[in-house]
Amino acid sequence: MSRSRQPRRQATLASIAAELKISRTTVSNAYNRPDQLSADLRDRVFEVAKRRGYAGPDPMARSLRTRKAGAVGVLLTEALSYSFRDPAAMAFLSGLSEACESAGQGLLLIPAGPGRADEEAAQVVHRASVDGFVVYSVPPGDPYLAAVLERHLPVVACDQPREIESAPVVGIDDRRAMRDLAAHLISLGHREIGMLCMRLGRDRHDGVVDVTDLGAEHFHVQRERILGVQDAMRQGGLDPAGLTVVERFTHTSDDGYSAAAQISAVAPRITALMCTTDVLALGALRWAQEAGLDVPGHLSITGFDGIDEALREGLTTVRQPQKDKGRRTGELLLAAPSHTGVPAVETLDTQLWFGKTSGPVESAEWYAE
Amino acid sequence: MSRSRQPRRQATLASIAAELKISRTTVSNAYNRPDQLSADLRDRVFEVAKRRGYAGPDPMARSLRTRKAGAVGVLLTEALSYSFRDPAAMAFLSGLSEACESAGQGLLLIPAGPGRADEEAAQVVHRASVDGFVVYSVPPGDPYLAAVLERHLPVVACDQPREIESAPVVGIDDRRAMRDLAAHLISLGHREIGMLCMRLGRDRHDGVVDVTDLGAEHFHVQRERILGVQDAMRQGGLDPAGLTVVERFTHTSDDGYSAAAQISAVAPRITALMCTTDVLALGALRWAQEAGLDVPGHLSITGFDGIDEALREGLTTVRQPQKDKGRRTGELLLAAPSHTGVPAVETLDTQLWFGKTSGPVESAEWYAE
DNA sequence: GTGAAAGCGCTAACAG
DNA sequence: CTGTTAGCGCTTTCAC
Repeated sequence: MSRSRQPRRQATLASIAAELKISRTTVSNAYNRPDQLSADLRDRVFEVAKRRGYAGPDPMARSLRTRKAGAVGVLLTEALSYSFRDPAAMAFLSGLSEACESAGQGLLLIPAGPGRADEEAAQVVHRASVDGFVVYSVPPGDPYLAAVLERHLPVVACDQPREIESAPVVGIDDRRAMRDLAAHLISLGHREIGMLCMRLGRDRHDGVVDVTDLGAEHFHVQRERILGVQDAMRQGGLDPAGLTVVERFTHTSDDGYSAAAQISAVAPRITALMCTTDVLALGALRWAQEAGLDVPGHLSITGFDGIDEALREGLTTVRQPQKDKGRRTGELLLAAPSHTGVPAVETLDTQLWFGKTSGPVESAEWYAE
Repeated sequence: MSRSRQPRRQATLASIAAELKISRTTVSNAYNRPDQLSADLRDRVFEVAKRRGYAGPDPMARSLRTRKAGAVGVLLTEALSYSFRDPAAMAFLSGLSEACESAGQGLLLIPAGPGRADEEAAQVVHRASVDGFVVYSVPPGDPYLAAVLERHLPVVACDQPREIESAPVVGIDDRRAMRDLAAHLISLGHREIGMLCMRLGRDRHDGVVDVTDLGAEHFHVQRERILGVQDAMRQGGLDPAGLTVVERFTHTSDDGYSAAAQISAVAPRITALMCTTDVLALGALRWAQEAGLDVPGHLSITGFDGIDEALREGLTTVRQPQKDKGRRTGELLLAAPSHTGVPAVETLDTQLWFGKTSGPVESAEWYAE
């Protein structure tokens, strides 16, 4: 016997009002403007509501009427199922959720996986009941992003180039941070530098990257980090074209492992392996250990992000305030839309973090003057 | 000069129809039933829509009319900002999002943080535009959970006791898994066992737990895991009351570290430290290393979950299919609500995973017969 | 304090 | 293929 004897038809504001022989307005007020009716009547309303299994005004009807969804849409780079395994993305969401939580706003994750035709992708976005969007590190030309822009709702981006006109952007100076880290390594005597990066473009590619052809069609962040290293090389008198970069389409520690193995075969003389993310670096570190290499004696390895595990492992990396980025992005979105003309660009600070995986080139006397 | 010259008032289905001098139905059909009008007319509709910045039928109005929100609500144990740092919760979400993604459903994370009065909490849940809820490991008596139940929408729970009447539950047999792991340790000669667990109840408590008083008001999962160890002790001829358990309210690796330090002071004779989660175990491991203990020589340490990092570290643990749990939970929710009377209870398999952090008690000859 | 009226923007029969 | 009709359930002036 089912205990949950539901009414045939869910109760509505009107049916509650009818039962109490009062107007719908009054019932509505009971929920939205307690001061507009007597406490006594209000209690009677709730009592009937409870008995009829009415949990308050229907959210959808309410949203339609008030033109507020009470949620912000989040567009992430990757399929959700992957994103949840990406520590950096999670730290971002953590900060974002803080902002939303304190504003009582929900977070609607857009199911923006690959393998959806453009039209379908647009539909998924067009049908999201949200008051605005947060866009996190989405590649140029992404159909979901295009659809977001079509909604004409407030948008705030993070880790995104300024391509989104009139949308505030939160981020860091990826290029400068990476340049500084590379400059440090070069000052330590490194002359042959290798890099591991995650996917640069929308299409699958695993392997060596042509560093002389890094167009804007690439993922902004990855591209900037590579350019940063090249900046440092140039400044240090090295040939930026001599940089070897190996790309992985997916982004796991295992990818870092295999990419490290690959780059060591392709460019065996490198003494420094700079990874564009900590996840890759952690995998590379594991490879180096298993390959019997001394880190940093034989090979310096660096990361980027400053995820917990990397810090615990003592990885040399760039710490970036992921959580703050998320929080700030949320705050910007939730704040009254500033019609002050030019949208904000907020660049947060990063910090070079010297762990135990980087050091001077061993037997680097050759290079000494 | 602002490039986004928005129309004073957003375009609507009706205004598009008016401009084209056709009926609203036809415009609606252009979006929802392409086969109901000529391709030519459809294109004209889209053209006008594009020019007017109309991104398709308003999601809220659409939801009201169709009585479908196109999203499932997710209620997590903790504040969102914390949950995003919990690998097990993320693996669950990852699986859940897979199910939702392939059904084109969004995931609406309910901002169910602490520090909201009960009435406010109810409101947050009552106002969520969703077609159903997923409830993940929420403590008994939680006001958000109560509010979810009041909505009379489909609900599927995971890692939850059967308290939610008429809702399917997905989970594992925590108690048996832990019993088996404990039995293994006991067979290895361990007689003094300690445990580290995460929060057992809604109130803050850090420190030693009274294991003779584990009531139903506690978190289901944590409680079951402790009871499992006690089962094994009983079976092994040990006194279950002799189990020392240290609890931590928050759940980070650092908590594991400090809890391990604490238990070693309180119960210095333990030779096995069983943690109810990998996160805690990883912290305990770190403490043991820094304390100069040999693991497993001096102390065996075990975890629970099978998160990536734990497996990489070679932790002895129980692997549970977190992602599958999420996926299955989503599938159950998205499937046509089975009115077959008794709600499903799905218990997924776990696997004992023997790493290098557990072993026989050293100099255990004393115990040999 | 309470109620009547007027939609929010859309979809789903159904009839042409 | 296209249009007419009838609401979905609610909030919000504005009077009473």
